[in-house]
Amino acid sequence: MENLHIHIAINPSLYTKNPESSDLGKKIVCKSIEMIDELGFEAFTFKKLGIAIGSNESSIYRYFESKHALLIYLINWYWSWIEYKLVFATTNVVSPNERLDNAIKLFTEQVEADNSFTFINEVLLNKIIISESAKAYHTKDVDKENEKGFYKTYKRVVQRVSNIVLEINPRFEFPHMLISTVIEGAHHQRYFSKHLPALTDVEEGKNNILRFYTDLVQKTIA
Amino acid sequence: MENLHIHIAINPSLYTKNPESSDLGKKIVCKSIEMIDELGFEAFTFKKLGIAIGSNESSIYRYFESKHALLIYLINWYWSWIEYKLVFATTNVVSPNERLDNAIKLFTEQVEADNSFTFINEVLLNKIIISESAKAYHTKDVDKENEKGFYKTYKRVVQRVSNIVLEINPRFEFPHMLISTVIEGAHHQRYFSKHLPALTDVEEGKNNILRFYTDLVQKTIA
DNA sequence: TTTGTTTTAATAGTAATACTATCATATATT
DNA sequence: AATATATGATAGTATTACTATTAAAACAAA
Repeated sequence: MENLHIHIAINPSLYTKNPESSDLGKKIVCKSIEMIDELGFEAFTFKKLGIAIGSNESSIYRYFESKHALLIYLINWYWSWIEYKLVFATTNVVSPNERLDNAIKLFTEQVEADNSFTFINEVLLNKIIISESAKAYHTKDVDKENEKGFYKTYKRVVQRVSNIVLEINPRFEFPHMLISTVIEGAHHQRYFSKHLPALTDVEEGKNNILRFYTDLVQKTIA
Repeated sequence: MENLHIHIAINPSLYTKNPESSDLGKKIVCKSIEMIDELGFEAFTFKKLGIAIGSNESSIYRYFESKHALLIYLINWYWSWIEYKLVFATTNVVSPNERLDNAIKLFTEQVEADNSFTFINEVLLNKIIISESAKAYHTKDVDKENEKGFYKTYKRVVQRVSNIVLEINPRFEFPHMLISTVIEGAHHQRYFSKHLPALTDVEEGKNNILRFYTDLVQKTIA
C-alpha cells in the first residue's frame, strides 16, 4: 500500500490519556501488542509490560484504566484500520459484486504489514483479534460497554459491507448476519487451522478460507 | 423427548474425580452451571461455589483441578448431549437432506430443558456454551489440551454432520468449514441478538437464525 | 532564572484469586 | 473394631489488578 501517513483517529472514550500523545504511550501500545500475542491476554499484565518497556505499572494506568480497556482500544484501532482499507478497496469500483469480493478478501486473507502506521504491528494485532477479541465482548458488561460505543467501529464495518450486499440483492433478508458470520467465521477458521485442524479444510497455500467464503456469500445472496 | 434415562459418559481425563460418583460431585456440576451463567466465567470462583453448595473450596479441587478444567468438562458434556440428540434426530431418516436440516435445526434453535439428565440444566448450559466456550480454547495451552482430547466431542459432532454434507454432495470441498461456521455462527448470532443487535437481523419469533443457516447451507453445497 | 505545571517513577498497600498443604473429622466398608 | 475413603476447616503462598501517595524529572511560561 502507498505510504500516505494516514492517521487513525480513536474515540477518546477508549483511553484515559491518548497513547499517541507521548513516546511512553506509543511504547505501551506497541509493546502490549507484542506481549499479548506472546503471553496471551490472561498472562499479560501491566506490571510485566512496565518492566518490558522500562517504565512503571502506575504510569500505564494513566493511559488505560485496565488491561480490558487496552484490549478494547486495540480492537477499535484494528477495525478502524480495516475500515480504512475497506474504503480504499471499494471506492471507484463500480461493480458491487467486485466491491463485495474485495471486502471478503480483506476479511479472509492473511494480514500483511502496513508501514503507514509505524508503532503498530498489524500482523500481530490481527493474531490478537483472532485469538482474544471474543474475550472482549463476552463479558458481563457488554451492554454497558456497547452503549458507550466500545464496539462501534466493528459494527460500522459490518454495516458498510451489508450495504454492498443490499446493493446486489435488495431483497436479501440477512445481510448483517451474513457479514458477521463471514468475519467471525474467517477468524475461527484461521485459528482452527493452526490449533484444531479437524474443524477446517484448510490446506497450505490454497487460499481455502477465501475461496470458501467468497463462494458461500455469492451463492447465499444470489 | 422420551424419558430414556440415557447416561452421558465423560472421558475420565476430563476430571480428577468423577463428579457423577457422589452427591457432592453432582452438586458441584449443577451449581457451577447456575453460577457461571449468573456471574460469568471470570467472576466465578471455587470459593464462591463452595459457599453456595455449603461445601469447601478444597473439596471441589478434588473433582476438578481448576475452573478451566470444570469448564472443559461442561463443554464436553454439552457436546456429548448434542451428539446424542443428533443421532436421535438422524437415525432412520433416509434422506440426507432431511438429516442435515435436522442437524442445523439442532444447532440453531433455542435449547429446551431435557428431563433425562436431572442434575444438568441444559438451557443454562447452552447459554454458557454460547458465552464462554471461546475462552476454553483461546488459550496458550490449546495444542497440549487438544492432544489430551479436550475438544474431541465437539470435533466428533462436526465430523458426523460433515459426513452428511458429503453424502449430499461428495465433491463439496469444505464440509468441516461449513459445519463449524454454522455452529459457531449460530452461537454468535444468538449472543449478538441479545447484546449487539447491529450485527444481526434477528427478529423475535421469526426463527431467522434457523432460516438463515438452513438456506445458506443448502445453497452452498448445491 | 525562577516558578509552575505536567509527566513519569517509585513505593506501599489492599482485597481478591487460584491455588497447595496439612490435619481433623465424619462416613462407609471389611 | 479397624481401616480406608471422603469431606471439611484452616492456613499459607505467589500473583493479580488495582489505588494512593509522594517524589523526581522534564518542560514551558513569566
